Parts: sequence; structure tokens; C-alpha cells
Amino acid sequence: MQDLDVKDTVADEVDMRDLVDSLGFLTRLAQVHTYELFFEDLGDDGPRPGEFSTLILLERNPGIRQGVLAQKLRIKPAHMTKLVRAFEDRGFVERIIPDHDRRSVELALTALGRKYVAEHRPAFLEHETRKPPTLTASEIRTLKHLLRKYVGMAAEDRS
Amino acid sequence: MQDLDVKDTVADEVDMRDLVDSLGFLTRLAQVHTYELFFEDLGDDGPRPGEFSTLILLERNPGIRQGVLAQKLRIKPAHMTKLVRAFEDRGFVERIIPDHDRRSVELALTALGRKYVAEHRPAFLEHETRKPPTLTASEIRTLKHLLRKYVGMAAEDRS
DNA sequence: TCAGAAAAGTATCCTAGTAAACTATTTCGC
DNA sequence: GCGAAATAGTTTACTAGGATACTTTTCTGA
Repeated sequence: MQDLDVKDTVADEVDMRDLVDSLGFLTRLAQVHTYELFFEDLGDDGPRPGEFSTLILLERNPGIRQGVLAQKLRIKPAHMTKLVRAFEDRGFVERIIPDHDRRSVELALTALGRKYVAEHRPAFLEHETRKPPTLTASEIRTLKHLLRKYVGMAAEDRS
Repeated sequence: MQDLDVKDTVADEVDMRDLVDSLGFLTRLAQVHTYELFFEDLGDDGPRPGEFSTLILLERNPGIRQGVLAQKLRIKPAHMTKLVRAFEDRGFVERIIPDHDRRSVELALTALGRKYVAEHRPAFLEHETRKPPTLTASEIRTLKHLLRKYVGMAAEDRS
């Protein structure tokens, strides 16, 4: 997939001042990069990053409300509806309208959904533990720690 | 009246194991977060993050080829075509087909484009220097440094 | 007690970005 | 030289995700 040769000379001469100091630009690059690593390791077959995180959260939190799920994953409710509907169509999740508040929707994996997660989780966990080649293990720990702190996650200091 | 903060409790109790250790998830959160900070500071009027980086790169590198621009910004060529066309329609950039290679397209800001950048750059630079509240200055430096290293940017160690 | 206000989710429309196939040039191998 | 392959960009058709406006249900205050 890499086609980066030939005009390296020209490309290397590009003046990227401002940008290399922009946290916005760097986080974008980082996300593109993690997506590439993801698909490199896991191929185009299994669930995508967003689907994976949704399923994993669903497995660990059966009965979670759809809105809470969206909020935790920083996905807009409108989009979460689509995601969940798609999972429902594939038979992976069950939508339950509880009696005590019939506006809300509680979600849980079906047996098929749990099977699907069980099938794909090992590859995902392995992918997650695979160290990106440009960073040391300790740098990764620091990076994750700083990212959590940056986005306002209760700093679970495991570093 | 009995349990008036039910959903707060529920939301806080969500088990996010796996996810809080996933670099993919964390980089996504980080990008969403930087976008929010961006629009918080700069409003919906001026250029968006992607447009800004394109314009800034164009200003610093007049005559840059469209493909090089795309490659540097990690934007797909197909999408870069649209971006550039939109800038052209607004009179901000000029497309030049050089004689020595008439397949390629060289780009440069017009006078109007430079004016537009000059108008919006101060707010952008100020935004960039505004420290995100959850990190210290030194943590930001480390974070940027690690992100650069993660995405494979020639480590320009200014930290 | 009942008229609004708020909450939860959904439907509709729209933009950003991608993939794959296509056009136009240039270069390479013989 | 000339046909094949590579390069640069574009077009078309699609997907992910977001904004906004709406239904339904629940809660609140006079």
C-alpha cells in the first residue's frame, strides 16, 4: 500500500512549520496512523474500530442505555442509533425498552453477538499489545497516560 | 425523588476496560477533543481544521504539487481535488499546469488567498498556544513529541 | 392535575472522506 | 521510435458521521 518513493526529494523539502506544532494536526495524523495499523493487523474482514469498541463496551456492560454508550464512545446519538440498528439486523444485539422509562433503550449482546466478539477479540487484544515500531514500551505508556489526561479521563495511573 | 441521579451513576459505572488502554480509542478521543477545542476558540466562521492546515502549507510552500500536499497532510488525492477546487472557486488558490510535466498541478495562493490567511492566522496561532486545561506546558511538549515520533515524523526535538 | 419543559431516541438531510475506475501525460524497455 | 507501464490527477459512487428537527415519554410546578 506504500507508494512513497520517487519524489521524496520534493516532498521532504516541504516546510511544515506551524503544523508540526499543532496538536490538532498531530492528533489527526495519530488517528490516521492507528487506523492504518489496525487494518494492517486485522484486515478488512472483522469489525471496524468503531464497531469493536461498541461491542466490547456492550459485552462488559450488559443492559447499558444507548445514550450512555454513545456518550462514553463520543459518538453522536443519531449515529449510535444507526450502529445499533445495524448490529440488531445482524443479530448481535438486543434492544430492550424498560418499563420504568419507556423512552430509553437498554442494550445487550445476544448469544450470537457474544460468539462474534469471542471470535474476534483475541486478534484485537494481540493487535493492541503489539508495540508500534517507532515507540518504546515506556513511551507508549506515557503517551496513553497523557492522552487520557488530555481528554479528561480520570487519570488511572498505571504508569 | 428516591434516586434522582440514576443516570449519572450509571454513566460513571460503565466498565471501560480494554478501551482505556487502546491507543486507537484514545487517539480518536483526542481528535474529537481537539476539534471541540478548535471550534470553541475559533467559532464556525473561519476555515475548518483541514482547510486551515491546507492553506498554511500552501502559504509556506508556493508552487507545491497537489499530490505532495495530499501526502503531507494525509488526505487522499481524490479528496484533495475537491478541497483545492473549492478553494479555487472561492478565489483563494491558483492551479498551474507546468510545461515540464503537464500531468501535475502546482498550487499557489492568490492575493485574495493570502489576505484570507492573514486574517485568520492570528486567531489560529493564539488558539494553538492556548494551553489545554488538563495538561501542563511540559506535558504538552512531551505529548507532541511522542505523537510526532509515533506517526514517524523526523523527530525535530525542540523539547 | 395538567400544561409545559426536559429527556431519549429517531428520521431526514448534509458534509467529509474513501475506493475504484478512468483520462491524460510521461517514461522505460527493447 | 513505440508500445507497455507508471504517474498525476479526476470522476463517480459509496460510507461514516454530524446537525437539525421531530416524536414519544416522563417529570415538574403553578
